[in-house]
Amino acid sequence: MGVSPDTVRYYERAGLLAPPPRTASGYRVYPPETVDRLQFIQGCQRFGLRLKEIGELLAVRDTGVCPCEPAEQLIRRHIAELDAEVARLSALRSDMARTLASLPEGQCPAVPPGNWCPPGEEGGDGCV
Amino acid sequence: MGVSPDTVRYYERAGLLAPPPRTASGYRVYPPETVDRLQFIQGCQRFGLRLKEIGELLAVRDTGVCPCEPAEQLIRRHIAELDAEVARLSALRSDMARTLASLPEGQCPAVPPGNWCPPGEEGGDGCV
DNA sequence: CTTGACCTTGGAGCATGCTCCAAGGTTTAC
DNA sequence: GTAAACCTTGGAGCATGCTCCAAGGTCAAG
Repeated sequence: MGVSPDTVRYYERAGLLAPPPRTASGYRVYPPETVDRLQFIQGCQRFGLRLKEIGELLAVRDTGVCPCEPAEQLIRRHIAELDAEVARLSALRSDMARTLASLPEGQCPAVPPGNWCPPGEEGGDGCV
Repeated sequence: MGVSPDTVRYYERAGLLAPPPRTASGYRVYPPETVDRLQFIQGCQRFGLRLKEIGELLAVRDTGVCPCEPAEQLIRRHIAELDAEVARLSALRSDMARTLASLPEGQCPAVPPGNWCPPGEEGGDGCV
């Protein structure tokens, strides 16, 4: 399943998995539905949800209560976060592209050490 | 300048700032060009560069060698990374929007605990 | 002279999601 | 019998960019 024993133990510590029953010698024995639960976790992770959020979703799921309400809210919130992040990165990208375009062609004059303008500052006087 | 003493010390430990001269009693005394250097660092950070990359840029800057070449490469690489990240997030967003659209209207049937499909899986049979 | 505000140091802590470790016990295969 | 391959535990470590701490020294104002 691509989930290492260490990771499973980590999920248990993080509260995503209940402590499983043990053999007489103390080995963990996982009930088959654990696979389901791990798949659920992986699915949520593909959405970029963090373990804490996944834990909340799992807690709701475990109650048997209608999960749509909390899930929908969480997804909506997450979409909004994604939009904000995409906007931020896009703005950054155009800033960087602008700086790149303003770089002097060919070899620049051998500036003395330290005279190089900080990128992103308003000064565009031939420096990087 | 909005840079805490702790942060400045951190930069020194990280190799972005040279250890400054000290007073007889051991206090750090910063030469005025340090302000410049901190502004450069802040400018680079606005571009999302990490301290390690900024350190490389500073090292180049300190040599007095033409900085355009390494800076241009770094910026180009960074723009490519930004593009990749935006693409990833956009794909994620449309996945999530699709899942959201497939949520059952109004109140969903009270599913038994654990029957909730992992999001992102192929099964879209009325589950979240 | 005293008080308060600053400086010094090395090191720990935060958040995130694991990953790896040593030291010991168990189980399986040969 | 024995060796390899697993399991157990608590805890440290990674990467990132700080931030905060205690214990002690120093400096300027009143």
